[in-house]
Amino acid sequence: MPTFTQKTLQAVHSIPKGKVASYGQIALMIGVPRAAQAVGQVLHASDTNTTSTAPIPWWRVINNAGRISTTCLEHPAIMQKQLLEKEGVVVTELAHELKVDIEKYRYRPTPDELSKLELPDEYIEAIVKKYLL
DNA sequence: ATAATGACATGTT
DNA sequence: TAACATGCCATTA
Repeated sequence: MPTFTQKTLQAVHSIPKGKVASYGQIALMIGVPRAAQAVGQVLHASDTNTTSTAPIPWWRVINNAGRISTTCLEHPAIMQKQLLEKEGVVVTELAHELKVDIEKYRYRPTPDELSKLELPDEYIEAIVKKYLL
């Protein structure tokens, strides 16, 4: 049985280059609807952790308001902005905040990808309703 | 076992 | 809009 951390990293890996997802979206996709904050914790930890072999595309995860919300000193918001722009995601700076048009770049899983998540119908429905409309 | 800690989300002022 | 308050959850000490 995969741990929350493992499932989180796997889900983040599934975000295509040039796309983004919210913390809450990732949480829902791994079957733990309200663990958005915990997802952030995992990314923060895995990011500073040098033992992980596969690099995690942590920069593709932002909050649901479309704002870059990192506070990490080693990997600050400005770095996330650069990484995103390198993938073609437009990041605008407005009132000391780095923002992304999240609905424009949001990763929208295909029905096929959704089925692979093997989630209860209830969660699938939630994903569709919240993010795929 | 318990409590503190966040790269969150949502509703209310 | 923005600030504040509340709810939630895995991880860590």
